[in-house]
Amino acid sequence: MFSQSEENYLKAIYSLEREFADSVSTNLIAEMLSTKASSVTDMIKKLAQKKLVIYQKYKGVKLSNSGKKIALSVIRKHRLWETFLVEKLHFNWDEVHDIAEQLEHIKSPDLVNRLDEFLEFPTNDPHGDPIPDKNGNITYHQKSLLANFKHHQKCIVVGVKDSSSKFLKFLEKLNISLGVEFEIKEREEFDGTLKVLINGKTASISKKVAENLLVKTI
Amino acid sequence: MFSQSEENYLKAIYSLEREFADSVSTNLIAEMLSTKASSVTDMIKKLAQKKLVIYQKYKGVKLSNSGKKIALSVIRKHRLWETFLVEKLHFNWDEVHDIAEQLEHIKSPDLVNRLDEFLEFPTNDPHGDPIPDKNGNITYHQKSLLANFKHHQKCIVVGVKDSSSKFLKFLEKLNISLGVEFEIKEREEFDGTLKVLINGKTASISKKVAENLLVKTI
DNA sequence: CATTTTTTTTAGACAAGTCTAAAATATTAT
DNA sequence: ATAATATTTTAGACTTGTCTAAAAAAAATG
Ligand SMILES: [Mn+2]
Ligand SMILES: [Mn+2]
Ligand SMILES: [Mn+2]
Ligand SMILES: [Mn+2]
Repeated sequence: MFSQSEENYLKAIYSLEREFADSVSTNLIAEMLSTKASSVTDMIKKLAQKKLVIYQKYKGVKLSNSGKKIALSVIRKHRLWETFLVEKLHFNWDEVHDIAEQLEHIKSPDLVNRLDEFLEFPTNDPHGDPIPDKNGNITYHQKSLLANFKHHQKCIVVGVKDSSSKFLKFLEKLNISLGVEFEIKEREEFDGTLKVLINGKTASISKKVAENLLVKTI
Repeated sequence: MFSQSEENYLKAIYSLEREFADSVSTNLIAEMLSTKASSVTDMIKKLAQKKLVIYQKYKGVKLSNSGKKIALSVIRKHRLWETFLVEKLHFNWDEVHDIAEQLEHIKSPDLVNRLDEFLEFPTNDPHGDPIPDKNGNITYHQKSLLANFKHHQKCIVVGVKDSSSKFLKFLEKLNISLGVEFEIKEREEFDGTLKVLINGKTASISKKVAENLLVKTI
């Protein structure tokens, strides 16, 4: 079995690989985990010895197949627990991440799969992120940043890029949540603000918000 | 906040105080936690510094009020999670202890109480043990070891002393579980075996089993 | 391409929690 | 009460994961 720390590194490397390059740098990992580059190097060496990552000095790191498998199983647990917390315990979507950070490290061959069944096999977590299945298969749907859209598109909110409590709370104030539909009416060229139509009412979405909202056209 | 290790020590001291004396010895704790006496001394010192236990060199240790409060909160979490695993995820009562040992350390001001509500405020865990309420109040009901009974008593199974998977699995083979009623017909003086009547059928319960079964007379 | 800057690694230290072996204290037996 | 035995504590070591400061390597700059 792997330590919480090892699991957190694998998870971090996984998402950095996805968001950026094939090979992930020491500093990027350090920043994501709020730790120091030297600590990252230490841990990377350990992970490389266990064949969970492929590592060449000064050349960055990438997950091996077994490393990716572990990362995905941790992500699966994280997202299933988040779903549980929201669906069953009625937490708000901005309250669950930190708790899931802890729950994702619970070790039990059975627990996750029973939880999955109890939740009736959800495909997405409360933030719209896809949940890997028990074999580690994960399906990424096409999601576009609202900021990249031009005029007169109808879209539906399917995810958030920033899933910090701060951002999520702000979205709520704007009455925006997963599944909300709206139409883009106009983009203000000066500051990138979008005028949109939500539930028949006009609203204004700042560029910063639009850069963190994932939508699908309808 | 306290580390998992600290919480485990407090929990161990709590149950040893209850089962044995007011003051708990180093060796007892070591045995309960499968660790060495020297490690226990080290940890006890740390707990004493944090005022969680009262400690005098060579004289054993006992929980302070704040130590007891923490122990009870961990026990509360353990038993609520066990209840969740059995009631909601349909685990068997012999499969949940080890998972709950992990879940009991999850830190969240809210989580336990929401779980409690979700489970509709259970008073006992799947092994019959009482669940402390959110203020740390716990009610111990009178439970007697079956081994201490004489003849012709009617009783109901309300708990187990040994809650290891091995014992619980064996009980199932004997069709004994929480809530089962039976009548003691005879005690064999030679080896302490009890002849009992369960659901109209005669059965035989060994002394060793009787010494780990908690019952209430009816 | 040589120099400066940035990134990464190494060296050495530290805290938490554990261990073994030895010393100190307490308990039990004679 | 003394000696033998058992329990508890101390001393010193080890592992994991972290840190700071310095060295090494890579990348950027002129
Ligand atoms: Mn999350
Ligand atoms: Mn999420
Ligand atoms: Mn248990
Ligand atoms: Mn229990």
